[in-house]
This record gives sequence, C-alpha cells and structure tokens, in this order.
Amino acid sequence: MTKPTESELEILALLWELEEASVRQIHERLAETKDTGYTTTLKIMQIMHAKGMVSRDEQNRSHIYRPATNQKETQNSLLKNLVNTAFGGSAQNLVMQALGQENPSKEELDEIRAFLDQLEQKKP
Amino acid sequence: MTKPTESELEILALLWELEEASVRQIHERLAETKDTGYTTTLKIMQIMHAKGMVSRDEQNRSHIYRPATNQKETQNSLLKNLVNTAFGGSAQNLVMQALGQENPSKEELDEIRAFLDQLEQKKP
DNA sequence: GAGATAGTACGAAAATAATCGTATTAAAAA
DNA sequence: TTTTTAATACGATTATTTTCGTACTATCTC
Repeated sequence: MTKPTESELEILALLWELEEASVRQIHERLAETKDTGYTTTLKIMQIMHAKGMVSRDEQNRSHIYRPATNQKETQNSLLKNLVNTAFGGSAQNLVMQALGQENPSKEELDEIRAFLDQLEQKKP
Repeated sequence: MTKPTESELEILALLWELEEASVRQIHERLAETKDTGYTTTLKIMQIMHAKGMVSRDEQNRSHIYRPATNQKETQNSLLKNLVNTAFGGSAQNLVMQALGQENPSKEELDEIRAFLDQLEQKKP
C-alpha cells in the first residue's frame, strides 16, 4: 500500500466522506479552498486509479470514483509515519499534543475517557 | 514558517532530540534505518540552514547544527494538516485512532487520564 | 612536512509530484 | 440535424525534492 501524496490524500478524504463522487464533484469541493484547474484534479484521479487507490465505474460518460484503500489502514499508516518522523516514536506524545491543541469540550473529554476505559478492559 | 519536507522532518526530529549535532552524527542515526549517502544528508542540512530551519555553529571544521524552528509549533502544524487532510477535520477522531492503534500500557493510559483532567481544570 | 582522512560546498542529474493545454468524443440543447 | 457543452485521455512542462559525484581544504598521523 503506497503512501498517497498530499493531493491524493485530499481527494481520498473526500471520497471517504462522500463514499463516491465524480471528478466534477471532487473538483468543486477542492476549489472551495484551493485554486486549481479541473484537468489537474482529473489527472490526479486518473493516476490514483492507475495505482489502484480508487476504483471507478465507467458505465456513464461521467465516471464515478470510489475509494479503494481502507480508510483506517491508511490513517494508521499516516499516523505511524508522523509519530516516527515528528514525535520521536511516541504516540502518547502525539496524542497529548493533539489534545492540548484542540481545547476539547467536556463531552469530548468524556468520550475519550470512555474510550480509554474500554481500551484498558481489553487488556489481558 | 514553511512546512518541512519528509527528509527535513526526519533530521529536525533528531535535532530536537539531541539538541545539537554534527552532520556526521545525524547521518549515522539516519543510516540506521535508511540507506543514504553522507553528502545527501549534508546537502539537506545545508538546505535547511539556507531556509533558516536550523542554525549552525561554524567555529569548528565540523559544523554543529541546532533546530531553529519551534518543536511544538511545528508538530502542531503537522498535526493540524493531518487532521484536515486525512481525518475530516476531527482531532478527536485522530486521537482515538492513534490510541487504538497503540495498545498503550496502563501507565500510559493513566498518564493520559491525568492529562485530560488537567485540561478540564483549565476550562473556564 | 607529506600523505591520509574527514570535513564542507556546490552543481547537476534523477526521481517524484503537480499543472495544464489540446485533442477527441459523447450527450444535451437548439 | 447541427451546435454547444461537458466529459475523458494524455503528453508535455514545470516545480519540488532527493541523490550523488567532484572539487576543495583543514586537520590529523606518521
């Protein structure tokens, strides 16, 4: 599973969110925050398809793309990479940093606590 | 503050860890996990210096490099970037994913709990 | 002091990523 | 049916990042 580039990742994330989309749809979302040409988006999606990173339905003139890489797996591998390169290998470090930056609500904090408890339960 | 490239980040992280280092020291650390030439490491560090990402002491023949970018700030900006591109903007999501992947020890879990409590205290 | 060793500087090539223009064509509109 | 619109394909260019060879030189060793 090859690491997506920055642009590929943006598109993948949109596909994870939308489940499926045409180039036009993706392009319009990207264009909200980024000044880029339609054929650029198209080209990147074609490359992603060639890499097997997305699948597509070619039935209709306008092709419909779907993510073909598992979201969690991809996220994990990106996280692992970031932990290793920027956080000296300490995931705990990363987690705290992310929390500290976030200023989470009480509800979110509780949800995370519940999650921690759950993790602890699962231990041998 | 420009985003470090992948290679630059590896080096920066080592400098954060070591506080200061020669090219040789960095190269030896990198060579543990990665097959790369000495002059490649040197060149990247020179580029980082040109960008103001690191400072260096040229007193001695072997220059000593130090990080010139703030560790937390850089980490935060990388985290923010990852949250936005790969986690649909949800930091909580990223945190849970990172925890779930990690299989942390009881001690680590407790430390995170303490950190959560502390965060909650600080709230208005 | 001569030679070996271990540094830096730096240009240029190679690899990778992103961008865009143009050709072609299917479908919709007139 | 003709024209316009909107889609894909794809090559070529540009930008960025990484890699490395070579020249040069200070320092150490004999």
